[in-house]
Amino acid sequence: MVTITDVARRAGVSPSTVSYALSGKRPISDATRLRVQAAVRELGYRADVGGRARGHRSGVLALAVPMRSGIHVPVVTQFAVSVVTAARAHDHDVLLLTQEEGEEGIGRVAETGLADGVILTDVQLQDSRLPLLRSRSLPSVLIGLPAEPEGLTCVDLDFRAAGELCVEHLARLGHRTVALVGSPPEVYVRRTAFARRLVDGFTSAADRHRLTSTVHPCGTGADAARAVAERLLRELPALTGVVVHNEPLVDPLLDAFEHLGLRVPGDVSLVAVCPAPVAATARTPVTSVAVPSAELGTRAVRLLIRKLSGAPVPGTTLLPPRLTQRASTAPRGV
Amino acid sequence: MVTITDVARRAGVSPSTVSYALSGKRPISDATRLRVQAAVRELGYRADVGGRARGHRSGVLALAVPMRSGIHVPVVTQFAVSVVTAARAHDHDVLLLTQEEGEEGIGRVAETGLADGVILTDVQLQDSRLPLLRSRSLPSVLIGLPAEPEGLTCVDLDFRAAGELCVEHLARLGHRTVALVGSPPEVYVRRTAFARRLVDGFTSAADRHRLTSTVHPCGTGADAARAVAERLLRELPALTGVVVHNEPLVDPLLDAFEHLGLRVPGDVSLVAVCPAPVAATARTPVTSVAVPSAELGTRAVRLLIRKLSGAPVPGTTLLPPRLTQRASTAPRGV
DNA sequence: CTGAAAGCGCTAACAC
DNA sequence: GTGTTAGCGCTTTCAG
Repeated sequence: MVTITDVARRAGVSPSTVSYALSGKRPISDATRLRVQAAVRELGYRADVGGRARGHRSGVLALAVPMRSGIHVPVVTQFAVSVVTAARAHDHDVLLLTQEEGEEGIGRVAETGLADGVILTDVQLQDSRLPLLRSRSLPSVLIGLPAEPEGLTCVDLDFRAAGELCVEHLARLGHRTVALVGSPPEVYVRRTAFARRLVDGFTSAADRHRLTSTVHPCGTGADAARAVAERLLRELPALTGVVVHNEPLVDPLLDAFEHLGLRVPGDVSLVAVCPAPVAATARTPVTSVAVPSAELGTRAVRLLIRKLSGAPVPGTTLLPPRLTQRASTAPRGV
Repeated sequence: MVTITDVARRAGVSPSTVSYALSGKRPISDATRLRVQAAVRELGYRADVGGRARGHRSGVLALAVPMRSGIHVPVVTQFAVSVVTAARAHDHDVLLLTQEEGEEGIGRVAETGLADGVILTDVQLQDSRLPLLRSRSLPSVLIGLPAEPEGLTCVDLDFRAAGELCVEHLARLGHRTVALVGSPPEVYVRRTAFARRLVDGFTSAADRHRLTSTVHPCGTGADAARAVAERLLRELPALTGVVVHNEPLVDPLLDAFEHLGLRVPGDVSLVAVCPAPVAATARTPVTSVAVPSAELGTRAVRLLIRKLSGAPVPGTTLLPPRLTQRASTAPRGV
């Protein structure tokens, strides 16, 4: 293994000079810096983690991801990939924590100095991990919005605005009776923040526009889709606008309507809240508000890195939703 | 932060005794060990990573996962989850490397001591990372099988046997003309090992049973599915047995056959090589050979941990394929 | 069975 | 602008 002392010898300077030349924490003459850099290259030197950690920076970011039902896998994977990519761009690595570990994982990471900071996903309204984050001084960024985000750094899609945007799109097309097909019930039971916020936005926009509306959680699978579709139409025979916030249900729902003799968008308009690729590659391309998983991951990393550098960061960042019109929505009665 | 010295003071012993009591690297009397353990609990001590690294063990396993087209996301996620879970069970954490980093990521991890070992997924026949693995003494386990696995530790599904198993199942049902719908062409171009091995197994079993057979790579999406289905039938009008090794294509392919007026399994029998949940939840439950992602991840971790402990490990472990009969296969002409 | 002491590779306070 | 030196928290000789 090549140490900082090896580099120092090779460059004809002291170890500390090498350290400073590399970290830039104090001015070094161009001449020596160049010699140091050359020595580093020639020897293939890389700072050992153990030593560096004394300087209180492991260069690692922890990412806590959920792995339980009701969470859609591709979204999580998108987070992970974008987080790793962004972290690498800032010269950091990523340690993967599963949510199952919960507080324990965060505690371990914080106390052993394994990671410099942590990014949490799948944040609940009352998240059990938040007290830990507030008490320990472990820098953190949440992807998601808890009930009381004061003092925390959060980034998320503005799901409330997303719900409103969907309704407004349908209202503008003349639809008067709308339904929201939501996530599986357990998501609401756990009080996952984003699901509730979407419902709020949906409901309040529907009220504002004086639309008749209803909300149904829904599990996944063709049977569940068929069941909600039937229930919806029984309950609201005048239904012509549907918002679906349940990624794996988009295709089954399209099938279900077709099966009931309803054409999309001829008889029913459908707008989905889901990752853009899902909407674009559905059986019928679906008008959608995109969940920008990759951007959320990238933003979270940027915020955390800034936080680690001591710079001030905004408390909550809500990305504005954007609706992309595709083939699944049309004016009512056309 | 609570250090080993704090614990030592509290327990009334020397720091080294605490170290030994915790690592078990030399015999400690029950009395002192108990006192040490009590002190650890009371103080909430956890060994700092920086210090521990001196002992040349970071307690971290690196996992390199691919993120590019042609790789099905859920499989990768399954690896990740099972690896993290298994690693935790062995008191290790997991560092996430993306394949895009390639050699660089492995080099960094090896030289900085960030991780003690690495698990590689998506191994190619001629994998550019293998020389690195052999030259550095970084302990590693591959999920997948390269062309020359000598001196490496590999674990994978026996894809060759899986291909054979599918054909034998169809042959036993009386099918005489069979086709393999494979992964997207780029997978073969990259010479990903598992895809080739499946083709080999499929082909040789078909020959052995004197079946007429053909192999077609195929991209994803409904259009691609329809296109291969049509091509297949044009090329082999007598076709009654199909093997699909392309996870996201299972449903579209079922659709495509239906669209062509062919019932499954009435006219065509379909067997898939994919994760069990995909096969079980398809529009028609599909007879399948499971890709046991979770078990592969778990095994990889176990092997790596054993390797780190210096114990001997087997070179290559190929898990025997298992076929689960579901509703998509039936005797020919029934 | 236990302690004292010498490092490990690195950073940072303290010189010059 | 650079070198010397004193740690950091831990493991591991070396000595009893």
